Amino acid sequence: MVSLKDIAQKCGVSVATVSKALNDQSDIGQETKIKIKEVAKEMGYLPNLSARALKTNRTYNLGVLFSDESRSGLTHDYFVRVLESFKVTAEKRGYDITFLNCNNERKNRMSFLEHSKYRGFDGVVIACIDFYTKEVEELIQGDIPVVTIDHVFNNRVAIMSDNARGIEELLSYVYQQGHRKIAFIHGAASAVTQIRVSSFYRAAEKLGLEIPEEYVKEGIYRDMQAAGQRTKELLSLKNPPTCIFYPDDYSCFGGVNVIKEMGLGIPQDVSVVGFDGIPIARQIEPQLTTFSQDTFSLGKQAAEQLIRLIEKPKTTSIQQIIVPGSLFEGKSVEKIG
Amino acid sequence: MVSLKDIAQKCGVSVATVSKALNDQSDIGQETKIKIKEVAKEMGYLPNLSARALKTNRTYNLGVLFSDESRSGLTHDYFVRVLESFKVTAEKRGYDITFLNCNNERKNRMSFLEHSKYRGFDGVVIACIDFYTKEVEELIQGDIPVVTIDHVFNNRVAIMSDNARGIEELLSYVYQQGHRKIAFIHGAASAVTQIRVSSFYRAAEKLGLEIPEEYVKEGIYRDMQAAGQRTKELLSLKNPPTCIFYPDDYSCFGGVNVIKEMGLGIPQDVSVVGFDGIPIARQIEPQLTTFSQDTFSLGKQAAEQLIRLIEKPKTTSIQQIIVPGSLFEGKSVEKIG
DNA sequence: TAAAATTACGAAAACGATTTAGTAAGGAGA
DNA sequence: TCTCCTTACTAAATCGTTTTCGTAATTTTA
Repeated sequence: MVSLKDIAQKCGVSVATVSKALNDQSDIGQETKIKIKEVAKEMGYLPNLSARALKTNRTYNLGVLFSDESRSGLTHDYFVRVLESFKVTAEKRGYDITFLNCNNERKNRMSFLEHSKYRGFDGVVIACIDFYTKEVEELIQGDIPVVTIDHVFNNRVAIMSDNARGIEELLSYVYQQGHRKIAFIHGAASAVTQIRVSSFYRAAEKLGLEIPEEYVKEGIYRDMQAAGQRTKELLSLKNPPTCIFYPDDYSCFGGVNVIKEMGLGIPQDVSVVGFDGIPIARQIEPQLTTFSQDTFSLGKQAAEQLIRLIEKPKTTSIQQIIVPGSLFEGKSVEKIG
Repeated sequence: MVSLKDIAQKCGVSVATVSKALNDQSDIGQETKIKIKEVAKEMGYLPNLSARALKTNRTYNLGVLFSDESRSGLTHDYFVRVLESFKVTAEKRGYDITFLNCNNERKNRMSFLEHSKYRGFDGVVIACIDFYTKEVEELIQGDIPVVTIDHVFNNRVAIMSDNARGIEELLSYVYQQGHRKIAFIHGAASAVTQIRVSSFYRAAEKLGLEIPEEYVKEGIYRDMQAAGQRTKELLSLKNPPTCIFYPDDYSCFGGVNVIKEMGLGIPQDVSVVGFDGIPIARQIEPQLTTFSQDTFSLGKQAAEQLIRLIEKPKTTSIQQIIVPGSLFEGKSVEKIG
């Protein structure tokens, strides 16, 4: 590998001069700078990141904490798209992406914070994970720049969809389609869940809608079985709902399967509504009516905020960034009445 | 951050001694070693990877080239599972995973090989990408350890499913179910496609099956629309097939949609067969009959081979590793005759 | 014209680890 | 007692950058 030294030799200048020239520092003459850059390119010079990091404490590498307790975050259609967008944005800015080690099985495993320090991440993005653990807490309290997606810590920048708005729009849409008996299977307790549930009740109230207690049930995010089970329960009520909200598109599929098994048609007999707007939900029968989260913008914002936090910590305020989404009108909600 | 120096000071020994003790080198006394390790732990010492890498040229970081031309490799259900398994295996062995930069938009973008050298990857895994490009070629010819998934280069270790076997098993299964008019929509030209197509013909011959030329059509991997289009063509033949093979599960969904639109039932009127065995194919109606690739094993093998190549280059031979898969009997193939 | 300021460059230290080539102390063998 | 091994440790070089502090040469100012 060619190093600064080689370039310096070839140009007849010192290593310091080469370093400064390549970094566009001010105290280098125009001609020298141009010459050095030419030679560097010609020799195929690539900076040695390790050496640079050793000196500057900057790795241009961002850590990604992106797994949930059960399975990999990678198989999570929604988050994977956020990650993709995050990655593209970061790469444009000269950063690479490395996963934080979530592998619990290893003995002597490092904590998230330890791993981040060991790897020298300039910053970390946290998403799609159980936020209520000691390790995440330690990372949040640590001194590495962090942004979170879909969760708010009071001392950290957070990015999230406008969940409240999403639920509200879905509900008023369904209401406009004539539905009055609307059930909500929501995900397990979390900040996002809380926002959605409270928004559901608020919006219902605004519409003058009565929501019987047994219409609101706790399911599990991305769990088709749980969703199926709750669906059965809802449909066997003496006064069953005509429309069911699900925690997300994926679990909505679980509901769909059960409804079909019961010999009922969607949307003629039961209407269903998802959340997230994952691509496959548009492609498979029945096309889901859902709230599309703007995964592109979420990922992009997360990367931009994190990089800003790294590069201009002074000018960056701790804030929540709410990203708008949009209702997608599929074919899973019947117009009635 | 605490460094070797700090530990040395506290223990009253030299930096060299501490380094050797922590690396379990032989010429350190038992007591000293134990003492040093204790102190290191107590002080919360974490080795500085950059410094180590600078000296040893080892980063314990693996590059992942995992994107296709159109969209991110991350949204690719099959590969994402391979990646997940790769990641877990690598992490167990002390390696982290970083994506190679696929972002074409940047000016001054580095090539894959340049990026790999810049980042100092100990090795790179290539998958899910257009293998026939200058850049991939450059990487393959470079001096960094590489394994490929689902593609064979003659000088590199390759991991792939037993595609030939897969097609053969699917075909004989379908044959046993009584089908004789079997069509095959295959993916775009590639090593894997070639294996599958030739296996299809070979297996058909073995079964004494006649495959009309118009029954074998080129589609596009993971493209529901292309699959739908081909499906229409096949079903409007004067002598249409009773069963259609698709390039993968995802495009099979595209076929399913078209078939349903035409008012035909699956599997009563037309049978369909996927490939890959992605989880959602088991969860959505109709449950697909498909060939499950062992994504867990594929990823694990890839990681193990790559690490072996890095750590014991001498004892590792360049080979192709074929991973068995298994037929999954869903409900998309009708028993007839 | 002398002093001051500016420009363009270089020497050398530093970052934190690994590794080579020692060396002192102690024990074994003659 | 003297030599020769071991054993257990250290000094110092090194990896490739960045950065601070000089300094010589040139230009500007008084």
